[in-house]
Amino acid sequence: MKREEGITLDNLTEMLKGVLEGCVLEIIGKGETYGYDITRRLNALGFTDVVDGTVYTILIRFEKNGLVDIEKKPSYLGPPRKFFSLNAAGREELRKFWEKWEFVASKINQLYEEE
Amino acid sequence: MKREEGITLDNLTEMLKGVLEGCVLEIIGKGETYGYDITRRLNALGFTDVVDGTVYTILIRFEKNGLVDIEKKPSYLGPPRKFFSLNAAGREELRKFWEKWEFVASKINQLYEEE
DNA sequence: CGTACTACTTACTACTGCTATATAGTAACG
DNA sequence: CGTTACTATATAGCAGTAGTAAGTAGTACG
Repeated sequence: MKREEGITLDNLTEMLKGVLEGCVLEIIGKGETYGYDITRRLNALGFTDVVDGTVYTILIRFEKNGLVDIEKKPSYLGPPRKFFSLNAAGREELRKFWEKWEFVASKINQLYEEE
Repeated sequence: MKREEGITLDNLTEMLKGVLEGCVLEIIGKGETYGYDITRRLNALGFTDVVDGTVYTILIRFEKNGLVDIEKKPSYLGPPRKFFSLNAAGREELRKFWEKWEFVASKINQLYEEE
């Protein structure tokens, strides 16, 4: 009762390891936001199977590793929201993520194009 | 005493999850080959930290999941080699891998290019 | 007052790549 | 013939991340 995206891409799980975290970092980098909203944006992007629980564990990891600043604000739609924004360490981590992504992606594509 | 590739990309580990397996599948798909050779090809491609142990666990998984045909051949350079080649299931798995890669890579790049 | 949507929390599981170590065949060198 | 070096496979145990599942709680609306 989910996943009606045309093609059924089953089990992206393993391929998302390492990159999902970077995606969340990038989304926060675009402007302060909160967990529930991040989940919905990932779903809208095409990662329809990503749920709250997954995102929250990533956010808690960011907090533990000191990559984000946190501010709690009330919401008129439900419980108070925890807004996350990148600090200097977070921005540096994001930069390194894209550097790694560029490297890996280029190598994979090179392998694909070789004959 | 390793890793003199210009930039130091530390800890690609997590980002390789899910894709390293696909790379090995692709390498075998290009023509039958054996573990030690696969490792050296991955190193030559740029994944300099990938070692034998990692590749062998992937190969054993392929065998267990019935994705490969195996043939043992003597070598004049050392112990006999176990040559792997893709069977029908392996080729199908490889196809699915590239489908997933294309999907994920396009979404990640989309996220990067958004403002 | 029950349902629906918003929003966060947390304990547990599964999978994959990494580390480390062991074993062994061939060959060259002194 | 013992040592070193390169080739080659095997495997037990660890670490880290994403997924699962279940729970708590606030607001709104009929």
